Amino acid sequence: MQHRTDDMNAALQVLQERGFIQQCTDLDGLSRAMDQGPVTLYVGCDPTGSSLHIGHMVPFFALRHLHEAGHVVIALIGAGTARIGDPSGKTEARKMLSYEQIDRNGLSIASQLDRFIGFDGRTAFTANNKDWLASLNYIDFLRDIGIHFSVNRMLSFEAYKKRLETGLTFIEFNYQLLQSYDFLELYRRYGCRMQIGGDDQWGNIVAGMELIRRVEGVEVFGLTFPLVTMADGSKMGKTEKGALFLDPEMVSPYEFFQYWRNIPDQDLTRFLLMFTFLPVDQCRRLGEGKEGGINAGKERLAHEVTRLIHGLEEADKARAAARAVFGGEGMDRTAVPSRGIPAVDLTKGIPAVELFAMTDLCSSKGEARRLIGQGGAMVNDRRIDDLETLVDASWLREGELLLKAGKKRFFRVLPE
RNA sequence: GGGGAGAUUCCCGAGUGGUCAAAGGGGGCAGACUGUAAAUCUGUUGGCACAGCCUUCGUAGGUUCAAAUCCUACUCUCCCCA
Repeated sequence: MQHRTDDMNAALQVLQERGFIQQCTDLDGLSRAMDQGPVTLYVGCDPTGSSLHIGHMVPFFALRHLHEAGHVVIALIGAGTARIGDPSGKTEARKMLSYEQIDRNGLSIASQLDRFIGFDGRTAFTANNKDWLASLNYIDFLRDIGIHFSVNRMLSFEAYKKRLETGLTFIEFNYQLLQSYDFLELYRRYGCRMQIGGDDQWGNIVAGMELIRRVEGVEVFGLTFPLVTMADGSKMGKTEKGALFLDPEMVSPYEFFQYWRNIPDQDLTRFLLMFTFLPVDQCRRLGEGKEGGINAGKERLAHEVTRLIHGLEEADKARAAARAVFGGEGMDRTAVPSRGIPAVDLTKGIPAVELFAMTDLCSSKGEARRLIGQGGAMVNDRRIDDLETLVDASWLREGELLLKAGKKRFFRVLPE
């Protein structure tokens, strides 16, 4: 999307420059509205899991930029809509979650967002659509809201294309009405005039915008962000274990750091712009390797994002551990994932296969055997090339065993 | 409600009585090359007490010396008609 930026609202310009803007319902109109004063806007997020992952965060990075520019931001926890499940762009229906599970997820997600955005209750706060959706009366809802939706039109939305091939149930088909109603409700309660979200939300956002125009006769705005993919075409945020979750119990700060440290070169500038708050020109210099090389840029990206999500202390520890393990001596490597083993086992000696199998590096002995057979297993820089190798206390260095699988997966084993 | 097709290992997808832990592709992992990048080439990819055994081909039973493959019932999915 190319637009003149000279006369555009400053906050929007920031988003534009940083690559956030994918589609806008009326960019000029929005720019004028934002010039006139604070605009109240929202992002919705359904608590279908206990933790957000990085893919959820793009709209929240944008939200934070807009908040810092003086606008009023609402994070909508979709405990109500999570009971239905958004079919947009999905191949299959989501499995139904219990209400209790959804509410628990909602709480933990809200606290993750609080840490990132910093809700003050006035210029930044959360809302929960359960508060108005859960008690809706079906007949009234159909008469007041349903009347404004054309099935013909809904079926033409891109978001439903896949599902029309594989199957779409009525409950999911209603999702768009509920999300539209959320927008209307937020407009009525808080004067919310703008909804932002991932580009897969475009259809739902436009529908909400049209509902408000019909019911309230007011123009509101919608803005979407690109779905971030990696240079190699894969969806970003995927790790061996699944998505790149923010919960440190699910993805340790070290693993989180390593994820960013290992992105493809071509993605660096783009990710610096979207996932950090460093000045634009610095992002570009780092991304082009003009500040100590491309790898220094990746390390900076990793440190910045880890700091934003896990805090400075964890980011420092993760960086120190990464440096220690990839060559540097004498650095703190406590952030590398670890586990203890009874000291007696080590005195007796433990087969290398078993040692690897009990770490996160290998999920079974078979896998450990394969790893060793292929020459990918190291203990304190000694390559294990014999399946029968016994590792005992004499292998210890600095009181621990540093296991390495392949070139970049590390794990510490500590006698206790 | 009637008719038809289907459910296979992480995913897609072959397989229609033994030679099937199950082709091929994708993804993952490892090796080489590098920069903790990409691309490329090679190998590998259910578990274990590992020349053997166990678990896996929607679920539950059955036929058979032998079943992912045959039979029965059930569950779910898709398509066509109403």
